[in-house]
Amino acid sequence: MGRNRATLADVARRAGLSKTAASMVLNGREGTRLSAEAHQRVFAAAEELGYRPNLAARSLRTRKTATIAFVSDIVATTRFAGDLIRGALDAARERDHVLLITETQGDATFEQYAIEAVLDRQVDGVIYAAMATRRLTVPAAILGGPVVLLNATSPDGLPSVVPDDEGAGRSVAAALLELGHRDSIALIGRNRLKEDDPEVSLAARARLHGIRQALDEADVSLLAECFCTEWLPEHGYAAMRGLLSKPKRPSAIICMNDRLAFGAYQALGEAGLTVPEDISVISFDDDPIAAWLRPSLATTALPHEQMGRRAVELLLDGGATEPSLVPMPLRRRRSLAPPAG
Amino acid sequence: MGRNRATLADVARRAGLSKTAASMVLNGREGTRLSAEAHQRVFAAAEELGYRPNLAARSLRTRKTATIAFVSDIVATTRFAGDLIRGALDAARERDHVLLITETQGDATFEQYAIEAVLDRQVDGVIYAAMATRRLTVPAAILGGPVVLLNATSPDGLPSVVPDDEGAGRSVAAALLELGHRDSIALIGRNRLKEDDPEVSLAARARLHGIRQALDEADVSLLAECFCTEWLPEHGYAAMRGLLSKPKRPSAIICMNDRLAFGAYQALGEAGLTVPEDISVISFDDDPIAAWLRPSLATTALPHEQMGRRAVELLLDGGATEPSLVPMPLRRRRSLAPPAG
DNA sequence: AGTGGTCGCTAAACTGATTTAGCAGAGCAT
DNA sequence: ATGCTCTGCTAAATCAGTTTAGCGACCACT
Repeated sequence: MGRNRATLADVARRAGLSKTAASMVLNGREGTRLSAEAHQRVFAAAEELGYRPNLAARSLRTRKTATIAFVSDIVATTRFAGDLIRGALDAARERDHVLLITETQGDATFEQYAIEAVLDRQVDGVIYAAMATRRLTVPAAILGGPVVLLNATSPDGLPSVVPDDEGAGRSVAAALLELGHRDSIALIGRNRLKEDDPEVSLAARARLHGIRQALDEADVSLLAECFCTEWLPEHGYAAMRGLLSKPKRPSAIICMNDRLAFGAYQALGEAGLTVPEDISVISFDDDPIAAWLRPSLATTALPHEQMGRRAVELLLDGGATEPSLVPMPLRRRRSLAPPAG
Repeated sequence: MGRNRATLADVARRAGLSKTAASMVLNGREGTRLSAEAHQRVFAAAEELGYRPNLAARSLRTRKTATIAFVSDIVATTRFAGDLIRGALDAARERDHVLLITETQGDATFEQYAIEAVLDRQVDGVIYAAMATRRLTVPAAILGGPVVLLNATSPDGLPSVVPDDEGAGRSVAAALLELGHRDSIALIGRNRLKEDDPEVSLAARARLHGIRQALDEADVSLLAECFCTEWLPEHGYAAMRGLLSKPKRPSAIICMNDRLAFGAYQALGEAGLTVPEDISVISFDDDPIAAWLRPSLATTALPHEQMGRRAVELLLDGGATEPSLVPMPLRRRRSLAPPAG
């Protein structure tokens, strides 16, 4: 790769100057007393030779690689990983940096390997990302340099970027209240494990908290709360069937994520009920299926791209130590209507 | 990052030997005449100091970086990108390499930038990936070193990895024939643009070809073929409604991808028909929604993880120049049954 | 004439590894 | 005593940049 590239020495020779002069000119050093003509000659020579500096050589001296490590637990399983990476990629490009990506798969050995691999390559900083918003402890090895946690917080008070799930909870509840839903709102997706163990999830607790807060303020209480062992469509389906078997039918459903809502839709369809005329549905995440459902599903979007971008900015520009909350925008779609009758 | 790491000189000093000796021992060079005791001392010193070589320094000399560039058009939009990357990541790790990821967003300026960025970092090779299987021409700049096309082919005869869409087409048709479906199989998702322009898609043509081939062999012909401008749920929905409005109802539907099938399910549900009792459905991609649908959707999986892995293997181990076809496994699920009556 | 300052530039050191060329000493044959 | 090979090791060059220290020429001033 990159055979016979012109070196700085080639440029200097062609410009009839020293490597020092060429280096200074190309780096735009202030305070050097090189003549305007020398500048010209160096630029011309570099241009003509198509000179590009060898970054390995440069970073050997400067200890800067213009490279950021993106270390995450799992890149593949969720559709969202791509957005996190893309946001980071964008911000990195704007700052002339590049991303070295590794995956730990939640395995200590892999993690060790991944971290050594990136440190050996002298990265300028590490973005340590989790695919589910949660609390974690970062390996000591990366604490030698800048670190930003992405979609995670840590007890060490490292800079971190997380979605504003609590705000999303408030938006969701507010959207229903606004339409006139009151005491017949049901919630699908309570989960003790997710709510109580911050190392499993921070989202569940925050969302619930936000919902409760908004409802309390309006002096409304939930009609029912369904617990689900996982947040998958089948659990949403089962929960919805459970709700429909009860005497009082809810006027609106809040699902803790879109997959649950997807399952709820299936149960509603089978029961011959229509969304939103019979029941409104709203949820969290803005998974692509949310827009594909019929009717399209109102939800609050996980701002993954924004978050990835913010992480890079925090890493390179430095920033606050308290967790940086990225707002989750409400996507108003067809699944919302005022309560029937 | 990586402040005060021990250098080779430190190790040599502690072992009471020269840098040369230390380097040779640590690299396990054959044919050196260093004593067993010298080996011991070097290993011990390296261990004690926690020595890790500075790869920037090493690659300056060796022109190897143990780093592969993964350049793709778009990482975020499809859920599959993650799998492609994960497969590549896995294979890279096994070979002690790491992935530098960049995205061109299909924009020539970004592409130029991305390629310069990775070449400046002296990567050992480039994986040039497309998110939709298609033919493309690779930028001349990367032809200086090893290149593998991923999910794409090129007119230049570069090594490439693509899914076996034609085989998938045959499997899909065979699965229906096997169940006894004959002349009332309909196809949703014909699309001239995708079929005729290899720079847009290679999948559409190959899938169609595979389906036709299997049906022809069984002397069966399609009941109907619906054209769709895009392969999104709404188009599948519309196509399915169209089919149901015709006098002869199909016994089985082949959709060109899962999103179309998702739309078709919606139309079937609205029409009060049940899958698979009234109509069987089968498709391509194995999007996560396929497993979540009720009933779960039979489909052929895009082997993205395998493909990513294969690309790295081809790049590092060298390999065939004809496109490397990765089989698409058939996922038999609940949406299949023998024709009614 | 001597001194000091500015201008325009360069030699050489330095980064941390790999690699080439070769040295000192031992053993052996002539 | 001389030459030869073999053993066990090292000095120095090299990769491609950045950075420090400083050199020679010219001018102004006392």
